[in-house]
Amino acid sequence: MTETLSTIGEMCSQFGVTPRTLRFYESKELLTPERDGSRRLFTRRDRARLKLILRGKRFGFSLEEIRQLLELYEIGDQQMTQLARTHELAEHHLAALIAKRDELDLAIADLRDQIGQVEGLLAERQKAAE
Amino acid sequence: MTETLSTIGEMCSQFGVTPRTLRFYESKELLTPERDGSRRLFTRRDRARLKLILRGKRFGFSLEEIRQLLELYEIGDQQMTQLARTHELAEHHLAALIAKRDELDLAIADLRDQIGQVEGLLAERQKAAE
DNA sequence: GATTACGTTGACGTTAACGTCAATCCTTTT
DNA sequence: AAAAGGATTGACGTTAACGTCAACGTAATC
Repeated sequence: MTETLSTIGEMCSQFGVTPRTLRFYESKELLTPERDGSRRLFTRRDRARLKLILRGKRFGFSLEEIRQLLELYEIGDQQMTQLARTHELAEHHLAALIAKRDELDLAIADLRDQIGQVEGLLAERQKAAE
Repeated sequence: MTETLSTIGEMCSQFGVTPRTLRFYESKELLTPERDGSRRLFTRRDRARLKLILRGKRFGFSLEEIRQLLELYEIGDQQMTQLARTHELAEHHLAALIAKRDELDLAIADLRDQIGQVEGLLAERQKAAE
């Protein structure tokens, strides 16, 4: 397979982050780029993980939580003895995501109400001004 | 109407927060409790706002963003001249929420995949062990 | 060979969102 | 009246998640 390794600069422009951020994530063991001497080379795996990290952040998860969740995507080389635990963790996370979506749906409905009210007022003003 | 004012202690047990948190929110003008001498008395309005604040936090919004969003729920006494702006802000927020939900749906689907894979492996182990 | 571009490792600074602690003040209960 | 329960205002501390800056290395380019 084509190795497609990325320098830190390439990563930054592709994902809209700073070098400091990527080094910070490495220090927290969220990313584990290879090295060419001292220069970092980010792999396909790193890019996939960064995508998940940024997604997690948008949902309000902490980096530590995200680190846990990344384990789910690292099943290939896991020991069988940990599979059950992994499964449990995944189910837990799934439940959390679904709960979050349900609440989001609620929030969206609420906001739609508010907008309806505002539009009502705007329409009134229209009428009064003609 | 029944005035139902709450002390800080009541608020804390009802919402699962600390006094410090409520005072902090007041300092940021997210809450504006009345006073009985120096003691804070939280109104129905404060309770409604706190509910929205905590919801917002679960979605990963900052307190400053939440402060903006709370404006949407404060339309009654607004000037007409600000209505259009409010409307725009609301639409913007709605779009953000919907985008967030779409991404959440994606994340849920991804995770379901992962769980499917784990369950597959668990089933294999079952077979191999019989 | 000097400059420019891109990278590295410290190390200290910053912001948000509270935690924690001390000193003080009512108010009610013993 | 003494003690206990709940509240107040500072004020300093803490953690997460980076920002910022200095000093240095290496590689290509003018």
